[in-house]
Amino acid sequence: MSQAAVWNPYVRDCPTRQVLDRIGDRWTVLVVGTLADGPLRYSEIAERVDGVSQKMLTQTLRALERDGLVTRTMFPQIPPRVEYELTEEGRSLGEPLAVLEHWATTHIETILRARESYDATSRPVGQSTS
Amino acid sequence: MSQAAVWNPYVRDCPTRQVLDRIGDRWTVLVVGTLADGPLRYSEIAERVDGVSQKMLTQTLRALERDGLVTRTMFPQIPPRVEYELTEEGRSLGEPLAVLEHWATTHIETILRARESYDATSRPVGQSTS
DNA sequence: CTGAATCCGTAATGATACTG
DNA sequence: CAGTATCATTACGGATTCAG
Repeated sequence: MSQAAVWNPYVRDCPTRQVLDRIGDRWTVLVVGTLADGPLRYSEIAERVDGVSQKMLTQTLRALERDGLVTRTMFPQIPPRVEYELTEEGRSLGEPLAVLEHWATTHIETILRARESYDATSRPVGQSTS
Repeated sequence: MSQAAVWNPYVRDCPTRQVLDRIGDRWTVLVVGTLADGPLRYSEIAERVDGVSQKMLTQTLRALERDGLVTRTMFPQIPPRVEYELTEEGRSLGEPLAVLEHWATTHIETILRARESYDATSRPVGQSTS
């Protein structure tokens, strides 16, 4: 029953927290998902990940590269061509994400309904009634 | 190979994104982990989740309650006593989190080393060198 | 094309003081 | 005890501009 010990300690810098800090942001998961099918160029990723700005895409890609989850290959051409590809480790991240995805899809309905009924009877979560 | 289709579309409000928005914040996972062993009072959670402020703890618990992942039981006493407990659905969240935790613990070393070597040869990710 | 650098508004978070 | 209210600070994200 003591399942807490599994994903454990309530410290800020435990592995799980660090990983969540990486994938918890708005773009990382989408970028990793886009790259799941194979290497892509910067502009190709940009057009597939709807709504991402250059800044955030570059930032996300850099962070993934830094963590060894994505490789960046530059082709010295004019115009320049840069390809990004998931590393073996990056691909392995697909498994936990798939599990999470499965949980999400099977529970989102219930969650949404819970929210509705909660909002119908209680106050908003983060605001005052003013 | 087309694993991307599993956790799928690059839209902002897909189930996975919504769930990540919930568990991606700094405290939710810690609170859920704390409650995994059984119901706790507000103050008991507060002292176990190191560093959480009253504001964030309340906010996190409200959000979890709103989503039907946690129940809030108030005992009309002086002084007041409030207990929080994971719902069945809340407990089921433990599985995907455990998978994520497993991935995190088995890869964090590699990631950390990748970061070191990256930082040693490249520029910082989010800053300028100035 | 692939970024880097900068500015700026908003949202998230934390510290603190106060209340039923 | 279990919150709420308020304020200060910071982090995040987007738009824009410039460059190799």
